[in-house]
Amino acid sequence: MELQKRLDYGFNGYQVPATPRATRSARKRVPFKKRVEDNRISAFDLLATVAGKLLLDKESTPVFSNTSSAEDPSKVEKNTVKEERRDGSQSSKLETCDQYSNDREFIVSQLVSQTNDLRSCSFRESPSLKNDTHFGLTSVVTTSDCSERSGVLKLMNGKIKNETGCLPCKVETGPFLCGASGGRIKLEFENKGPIHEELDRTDKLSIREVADTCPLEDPVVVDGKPPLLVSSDSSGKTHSYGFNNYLSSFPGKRDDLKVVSRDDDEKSSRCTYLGPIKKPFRPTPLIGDRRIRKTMTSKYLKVAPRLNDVTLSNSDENLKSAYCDRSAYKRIRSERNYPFKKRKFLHYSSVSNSDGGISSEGISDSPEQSINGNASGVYPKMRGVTGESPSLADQRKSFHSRDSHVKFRIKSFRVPELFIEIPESATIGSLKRTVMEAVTAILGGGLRIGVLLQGKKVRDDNKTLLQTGISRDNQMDALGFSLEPNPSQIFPSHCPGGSPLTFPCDTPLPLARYPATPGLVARVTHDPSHEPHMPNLGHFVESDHDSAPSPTDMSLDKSTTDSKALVAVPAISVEALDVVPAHRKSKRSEVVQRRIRRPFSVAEVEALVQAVEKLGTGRWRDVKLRAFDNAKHRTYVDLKDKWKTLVHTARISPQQRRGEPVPQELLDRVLTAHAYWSQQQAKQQLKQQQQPESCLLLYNSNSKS
DNA sequence: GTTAGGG
DNA sequence: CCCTAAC
Repeated sequence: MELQKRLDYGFNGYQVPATPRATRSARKRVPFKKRVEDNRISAFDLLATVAGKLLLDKESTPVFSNTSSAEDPSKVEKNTVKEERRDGSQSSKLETCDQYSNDREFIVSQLVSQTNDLRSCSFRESPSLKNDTHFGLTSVVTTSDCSERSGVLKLMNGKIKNETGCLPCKVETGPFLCGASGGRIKLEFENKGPIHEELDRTDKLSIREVADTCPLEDPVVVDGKPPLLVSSDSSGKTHSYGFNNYLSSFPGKRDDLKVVSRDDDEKSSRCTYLGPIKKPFRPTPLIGDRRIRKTMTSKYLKVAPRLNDVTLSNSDENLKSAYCDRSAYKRIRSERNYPFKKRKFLHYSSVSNSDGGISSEGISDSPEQSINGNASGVYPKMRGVTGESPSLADQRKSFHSRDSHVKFRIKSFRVPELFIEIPESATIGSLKRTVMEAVTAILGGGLRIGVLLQGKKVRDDNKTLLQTGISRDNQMDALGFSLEPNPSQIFPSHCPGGSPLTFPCDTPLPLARYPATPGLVARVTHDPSHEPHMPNLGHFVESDHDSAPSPTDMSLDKSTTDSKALVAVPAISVEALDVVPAHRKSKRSEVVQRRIRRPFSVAEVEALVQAVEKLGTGRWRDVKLRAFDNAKHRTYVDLKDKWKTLVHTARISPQQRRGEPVPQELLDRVLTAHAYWSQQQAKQQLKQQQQPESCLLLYNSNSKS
């Protein structure tokens, strides 16, 4: 029979697999039913993408990093000067370290000025609070008119409440074109914090300081004057608003800057230094001229090796060359098409001690999301200042006695990255509208706050800060807030043809995707030639009056190009990573982008058939190497799947077939080869079953020899 | 990292 | 094409 088939096939190339894994087919597959939703998730449990850190500041001295325990005025001055000088430079520069991650996001937010002003600060002092501790919360990010939405955290009687509408928030999103695939342009938005011209040097200083705190010199780049930063990238996984907050009070400073960095998780980290980018075409003052890019700390850098360039070039070749390591290459390769695919959360490096998280509350109206907890925790000690102060224990004690309060200052909100697809033919106006809709939809959605402590979600909302250990010295910089999508929130479908996306409660805020015209989806995923324009587009969008982007913007391009990966990874503390991954698993997660569909051409089918005839089924890696070694986008799994579909296609009637018709001749070969190899496989299995002993003996003898 | 299968 | 499981 077999022989007959073989003869009929007239094929002389069949090879018996060296080591048939015959038993594979017999494998029993148990559906993996891991459900995140099974886990109870409380508001705090839901950790979105971005985690912020809180800096508790008792003292007025600004503290940015652990290392800088006490900022010395002179130093500050120096920094300030430096910063200014930078701003003055006309040319923008971008320096990237080897370890770039495509998606790093940095958000610089301003700290709210001292919260003495209750109007803008919702912080209230509890009666028992003797100190003038204020809770300054500023949500920097919001839609342009998010004032109404902005939420404020209130600290009352040890409780933190969320209040909306207290602080003016401004959100600006600067979209930039991240990539173009097919006929569509994908825009990625960078969040830009509000840029206020009036920001004083302090802001700059803050940024600088933050940057300095990075051990590895994660460079913080500030381009533009406004302290706000922008982050770009969207990674598939991080769809939540990321916020880093600095909690600290700066008596003398009006604004605090906060830097949030988001990196492409996939192990790549990047150091980007954006010099003072002159906004050559900065049309509007608000536009995020100022960009701050921070690199991950060395720690992270190590973790994230060289995936950097991946996003830069989409071409397979580049990828390949970039990754000598096969595994690395493969991994990347699979993601090549959609950079944001499978992105993991990046940790945001805790550059400074005072990173703050942010709450979505500020943005959302939902009352239920208030952060509450009986906060009796005390953060008596602030870095830098504490040096001279009494022992921590003492301080704690004293604070306790008087119901110490912890100050939290959430400096910024990061606008979630948006993924937009819009036909190239779309007008700028429609683009703007689309973006606006997307932003509005997201901001309008409910958000909740997650609390992270040492990277662990704090699930028990009833625990006090003290009980949680937040008051402990070592926890100071381990506290983070995250914005989480409100599970109940349904993402409005503003997009044409788009279906409403829901925000899974256990997943980070998904990227909003706005397909303008499904039919236009381009096949060409990453045409490098388009990339350069991306940044431009972003600029364009940013400003209303901006006209054609200038090529000079390359500095930006570099960074943006990398991030063409639409992957926006929220800044997240490393510790928070443990938490985040769970979200990704959620089936509901919208974060992961599918690779673009690339139908097999007849030629490819032919090559596949030929290879399978020769190698047989079950040796997909070999098939890949043999026939598709140059087709980076075809993985052996793809080939296997294609074969599967080919077999299916060959078996169905021609009328039922779809897509590009495959020559019947090929389909016949498919069936023939499939039958042949199936028999071979069956034969092998039978053999093994019948003569297990012999196999064993053989195995033994082999192992001995 | 591969392969087999279900989705 | 994705995701898992089993190797």
